[in-house]
Amino acid sequence: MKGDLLPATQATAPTGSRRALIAGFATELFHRKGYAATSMRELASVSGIEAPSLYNHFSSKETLLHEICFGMADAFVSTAQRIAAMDLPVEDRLARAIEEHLRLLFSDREAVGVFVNEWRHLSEPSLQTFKSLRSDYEQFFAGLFQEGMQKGVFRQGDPLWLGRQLLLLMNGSVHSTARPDSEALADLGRRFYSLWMHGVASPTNQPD
Amino acid sequence: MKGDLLPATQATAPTGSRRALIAGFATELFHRKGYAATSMRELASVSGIEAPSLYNHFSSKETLLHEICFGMADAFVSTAQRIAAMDLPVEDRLARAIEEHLRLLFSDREAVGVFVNEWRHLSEPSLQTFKSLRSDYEQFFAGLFQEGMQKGVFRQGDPLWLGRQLLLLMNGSVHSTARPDSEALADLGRRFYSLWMHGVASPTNQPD
DNA sequence: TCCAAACATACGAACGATCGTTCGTTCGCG
DNA sequence: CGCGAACGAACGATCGTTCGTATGTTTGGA
Repeated sequence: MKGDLLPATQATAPTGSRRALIAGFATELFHRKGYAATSMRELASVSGIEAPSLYNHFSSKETLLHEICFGMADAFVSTAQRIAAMDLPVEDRLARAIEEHLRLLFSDREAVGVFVNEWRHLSEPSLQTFKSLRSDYEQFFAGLFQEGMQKGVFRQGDPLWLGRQLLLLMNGSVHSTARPDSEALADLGRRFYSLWMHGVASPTNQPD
Repeated sequence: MKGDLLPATQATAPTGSRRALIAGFATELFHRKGYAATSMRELASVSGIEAPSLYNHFSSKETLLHEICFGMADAFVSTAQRIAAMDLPVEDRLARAIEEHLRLLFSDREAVGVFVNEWRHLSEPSLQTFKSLRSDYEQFFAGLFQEGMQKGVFRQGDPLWLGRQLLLLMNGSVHSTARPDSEALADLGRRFYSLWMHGVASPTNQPD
């Protein structure tokens, strides 16, 4: 009854966008309740249609998860490639990587939440691919730290460990930070960069 | 047939421990597959009994989650209270807090995984209590940073933000770090403390 | 010391609910 | 006329949980 009226007046024009709309609702639900705890009927309900109609747009529940996870993963990886190719000092490339990672992070916090927490529900062929992309991205950050150590601008340490920790920190910050405008986001990037570079000790207290 | 023989020979002694054993299996499953994606029948299967028998030990599926989550939460909060009462310089209390948090973290990584990721599936009366305990613990770390800033040993910043970020970082490290022995664990604590205090920049590169 | 009542723990059967998904159909737009 | 997109009905599977029951152990009164 409700689903009849809408498609009657706007069938073709928003028909392509209905798919994207559903994907958005799915993102919100997967993020808030988790993939396994979200039912197709509930997704249909918030989308304003009945459950079987979802299958006109997505061939399965996991297809939705797949699109969300790989959409974010591709965005992260391609950004990393762009920054890696820049002709900048390594610490500036780190600052850029932090900045761009945060920008992506806050451009769609719900999708990021799914990307970070729900990927394990992907099934096997996709799961391996996803892990591989993730590993690539970690290696990009590890590479920045390694290069910085070789050039003496960073102190010695485990580059991969540092890369993973930095990613962990930024990804998690999505939960505990209010939505920033573009200025607050740049400020957040500087905070992360400063915290990571110099720590919390006051300048007068820097030992070693 | 299999469940008959075991209780026949060892009925009273491990009868109390069967409960703990099931809780352990539940922890492992909730951690690996997620609470919503774990069925009572599967838990029963790995426990070596049938699903209805679980209800002789736990009154519901959520009771299992409740025990795991609040068991960890209580451990964290009581540790925080112990450290807060110590008569030590604030930066040493921070180091101790990091060390003890890591010790708890790695004392039962699976329980910690459930504690960190699955608490949202608690239902309402417990959910509020859990969030409250969590907030107490965050405030403990925030308090350390705030005190350190007042005494000039830490540079200025948002104490609550810093506390949450530090917790985020340590909690997440459970996934990306191999199981440490007690020495490696102490070393990990020093790594966190140093990273947090002084950052990654090499000493010759410390500006500000 | 012995027997019976009480208890703890396991089981198979089964309940109603809900799950993801398929099917056949209808209906309006191009 | 065909096609995309919606629907109701319904499929088999699985969900958390309850029930009645069997069996072994513990316990307490005669």
